[in-house]
Amino acid sequence: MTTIYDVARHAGVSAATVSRVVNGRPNVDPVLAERVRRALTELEYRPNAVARNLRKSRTTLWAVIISDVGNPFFTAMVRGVEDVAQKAGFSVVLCNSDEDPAKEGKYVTAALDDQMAGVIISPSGRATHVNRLVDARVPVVVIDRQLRGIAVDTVLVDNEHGAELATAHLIDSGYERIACITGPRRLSTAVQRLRGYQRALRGHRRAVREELVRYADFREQGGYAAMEALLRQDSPPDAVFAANNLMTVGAVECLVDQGVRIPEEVGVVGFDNIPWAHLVRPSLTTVGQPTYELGRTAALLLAERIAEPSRPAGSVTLHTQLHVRESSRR
Amino acid sequence: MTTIYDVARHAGVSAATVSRVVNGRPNVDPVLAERVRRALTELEYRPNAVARNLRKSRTTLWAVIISDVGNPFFTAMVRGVEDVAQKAGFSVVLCNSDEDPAKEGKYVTAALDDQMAGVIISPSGRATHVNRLVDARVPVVVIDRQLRGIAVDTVLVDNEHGAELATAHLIDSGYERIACITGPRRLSTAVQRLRGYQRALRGHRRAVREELVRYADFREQGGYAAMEALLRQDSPPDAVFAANNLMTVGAVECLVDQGVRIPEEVGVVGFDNIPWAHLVRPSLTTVGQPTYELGRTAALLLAERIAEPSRPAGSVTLHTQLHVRESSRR
DNA sequence: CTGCTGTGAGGAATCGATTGCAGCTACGCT
DNA sequence: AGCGTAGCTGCAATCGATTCCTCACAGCAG
Repeated sequence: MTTIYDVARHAGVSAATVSRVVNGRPNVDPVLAERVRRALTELEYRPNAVARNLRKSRTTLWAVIISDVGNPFFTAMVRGVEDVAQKAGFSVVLCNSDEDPAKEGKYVTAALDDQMAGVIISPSGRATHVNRLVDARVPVVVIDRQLRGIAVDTVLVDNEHGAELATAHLIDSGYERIACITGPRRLSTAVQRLRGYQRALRGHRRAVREELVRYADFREQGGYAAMEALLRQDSPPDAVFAANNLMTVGAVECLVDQGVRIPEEVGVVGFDNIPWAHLVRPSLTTVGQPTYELGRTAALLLAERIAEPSRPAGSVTLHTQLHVRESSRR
Repeated sequence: MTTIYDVARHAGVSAATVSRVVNGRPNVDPVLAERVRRALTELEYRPNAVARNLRKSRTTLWAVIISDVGNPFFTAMVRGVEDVAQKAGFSVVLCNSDEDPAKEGKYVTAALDDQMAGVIISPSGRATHVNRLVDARVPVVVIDRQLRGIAVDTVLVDNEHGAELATAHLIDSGYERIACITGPRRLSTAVQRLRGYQRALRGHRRAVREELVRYADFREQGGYAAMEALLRQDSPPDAVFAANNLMTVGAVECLVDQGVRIPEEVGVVGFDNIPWAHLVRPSLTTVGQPTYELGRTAALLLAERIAEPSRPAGSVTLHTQLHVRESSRR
């Protein structure tokens, strides 16, 4: 590993001058600069990023803390983040919290210790860990989920509206007993999507029945189990709105396993894009989210905040879109 | 940010002693150690990882350079890597090369500059960039794809065998004109899977027809286009073996769009797991890879190599498994 | 010829943690 | 009493790059 001192010696100048050349500062004699540049290439000098970071007390890394790498929603989002990050000269550290606040905490700690330049996080619940970042003045953008009582840049989608559209669509299609499988109560997405479902029912003068609402875990297994429980009821639903992609898949699996025909016996609408939703038979009606844009927007906000740390925090809401396919057409 | 000196002053000892306590060294007076520990918690001291890295000239980061974050195969793999990394005290930096050697090069450069503790890479082609890592003595594990003429730990699956099984299964199912959509020639996986296909044909005394082999790009679009071209031929195939998951999806989409019935008119087998392959109608026959294990194994190898850098390089081959579903049953 | 200004170069401190080395204390043994 | 040894502690160097500050020198005006 050649250091800046090796280069300095080789070029017959001081390390300070080499540093100036490397960083493109003015005030360097063109002759010396040329000598330095030659030494640079001859010795194949690469600045030691760690030393630089120590001195400047900042890095070029972003931590992206997501709650499930297995969920294509999040990976698509990461793609959006990555593209922006790369252009802005940052690298992305992907951290998977698995919806576990303890794991999330560990990653936040790591981000602090490593003096990451910024963090994009889809928090797994309370604001505790995000607050630690804010207190330490680490630029943060919260994504996908809302945190109350904390001033931080946030990127969301119109969950309530999307859920309302989805449910209204089921009503319009003639379904009567529409169930909702939503996520954990601590997550704003779960709450808001449930609220959208309820609002649609009320808007169409339908009763909101407690027994048709299930709280699951946003995973495939959870969706399957919730659907199973719904079907076991005395008067089972004739349609279901599932509040995320994996639970939709789980619910459909359950229906298939039980020989329930979709959409004739039970209509299905899911929130979130499902890769190859159109290949699944029947193809699945979904509320599409602009996942890539979500990541992109968060990354742009983060870049802005890094450039201007005192800017007041803002919140961006992107729009969802209902994609009607076969699973909800009676 | 409290430093080790703040703690030292607060506890009335030297920074050296604090460092020893923090790192759990022996040879520290229990009384002093206790005082230090109290100061540690009172001041909420967190060691500055950057400074530590500079001094020790190594970090606790692993770079995982994959060729497509949009492909569930790679994200599942990353999950395997992550779990091991976390246990071993490392964090994972995920880098997406997008099959672009230039991007791959940039990430390799970043890994070198940031003195990453190790790299796991699915190379996008030639060995150039991997060699740079090896030359710099950075621990590396190559995953999924083989690189010739370079001594480096490698984790692969039995591509040729898996492809042979898949093709033989199509033959056994009574298909006559079996096509193969494989990946770019520069990738060992594409070459080996094609070879397995050819071997199965020869093993069953079938001719290998050039016009039934297509080289695509391992993406959905590519699979679609290749299938389209195959169908346009004078005597189109009655079955297709697609050499990765995304291309399988693309091929199926094309068949669906053209109204070709699967498996009656054209049988389909894909290499790689496809999420929810069982939900797609008809459900897709696939050659399953132990993706999570692939990542896990690579991570374990990397950890070993970091612990023992001079250990001779080895290669691990994991097994694939044929999952017969509806798309290949005539 | 003197003094002032501006430009550019280098010395040395700095970021924060680790660690080799020297020195100090206390104890034990002869 | 004198010496050796073991156990701790702290000083100071070190990792490599950045940057403040000082200084040398050239050019120019008075």
